[in-house]
Amino acid sequence: MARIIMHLDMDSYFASVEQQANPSLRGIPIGVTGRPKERSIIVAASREAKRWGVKSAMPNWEALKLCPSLKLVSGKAERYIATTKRFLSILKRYTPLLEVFSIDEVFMDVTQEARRYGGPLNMARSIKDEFREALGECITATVGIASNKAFAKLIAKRNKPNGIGQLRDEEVPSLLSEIPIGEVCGIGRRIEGRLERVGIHTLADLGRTSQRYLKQEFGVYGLFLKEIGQGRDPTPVIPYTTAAPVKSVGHSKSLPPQLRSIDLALLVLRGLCDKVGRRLRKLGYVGRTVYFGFRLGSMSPHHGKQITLPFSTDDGEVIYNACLAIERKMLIHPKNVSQVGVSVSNLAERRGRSGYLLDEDRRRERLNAATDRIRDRFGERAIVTGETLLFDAIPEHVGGFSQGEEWEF
DNA sequence: TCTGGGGTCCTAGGACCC
DNA sequence: TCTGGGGTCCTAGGACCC
Repeated sequence: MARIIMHLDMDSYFASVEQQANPSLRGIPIGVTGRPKERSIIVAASREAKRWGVKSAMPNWEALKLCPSLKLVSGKAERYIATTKRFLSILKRYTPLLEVFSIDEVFMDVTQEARRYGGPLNMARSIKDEFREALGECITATVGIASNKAFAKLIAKRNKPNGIGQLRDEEVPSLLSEIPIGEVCGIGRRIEGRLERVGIHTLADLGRTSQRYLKQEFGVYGLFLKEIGQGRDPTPVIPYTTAAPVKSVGHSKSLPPQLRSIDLALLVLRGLCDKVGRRLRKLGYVGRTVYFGFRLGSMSPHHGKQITLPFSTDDGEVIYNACLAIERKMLIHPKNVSQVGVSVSNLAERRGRSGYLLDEDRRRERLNAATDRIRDRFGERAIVTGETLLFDAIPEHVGGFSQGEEWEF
């Protein structure tokens, strides 16, 4: 039996949440960003702003050039997370087969449940009604319905905003020859370019290409490409209840152009390492592999190295020292460091107290536990180090949220 | 004399997503 | 006057072990 998959995608999500929270922002072009005025990017554009050509990931200055009346609003992550928890708790009543794809996108396998609602279209209408009741007029979603994830997502995109679209199996063949390959989630600029160069422009073209060739050119990914080209996508919906635990925890930060030195970068790095340690402890994980990365100049590629420690840690200072060890090896040019980042992977669940041998380590562990307790009660800013203060002075950005995000709803 | 096969861990880099 | 920050997965080669 064919599956019935829904993809639900919130419309202009962060912008809609802001408009819902603040009536004076309704009906006007707004762009949610890190900090207005600072060099930053648009994370979400309201429907009105999109009409002017403003898109997410666009630098603020460019957005303002396109739309001089654009109102920049600084993003409030907690607000979006809270709203997401609210709509997820509604959705989980429709099916337990609910995959949280990002902060504003969800996949649902409603093969079993759709009939109860008189079909998936009615089910989608019912969801949207409930959303309007619970979230308000401004916050809407678009639903795409198909027999697999890739096409459900595609159909949702084509029905934005505030729409419902269903792709029936008999409509698939004619659609394949219409859809440019780049429209599919999973085919980015690089792969698109490589396919275009050999004359593959639409999904139908892809479907006609031999599997052997695709496998040879793209490895296992070629198999996925072949399936997509034939209107299939066997990927299952992975319910949030069985989702894989996080694989890595990291933070990175860009430095303002006038402050791009390795010295400042290391100071900022100290704050990032503390943040990573804090998050690891919150998640109950320890990690062994530390990656330290940086960029020289805005458009330069990322450089970095990782090392694997002989032990696991959740301590910001240990993570920082590992970064320093890498930094010394890499001999970074002291000028023009535009971004630093740190990430810890090779994670394992923390089991009780670690078998620390040194008094110093035990002292650190107690210190971390104490500051964590204070921050839990009084907020992240209740205790800060000197480095953190400096770190806070650098503009913060609101971004997307990962699949690894812990959702309790 | 230079020969086999299987496996794990680690690192770097590339591609993709929101 | 070039634009953030958070992730995932795959591949390939080298080190090392039996």
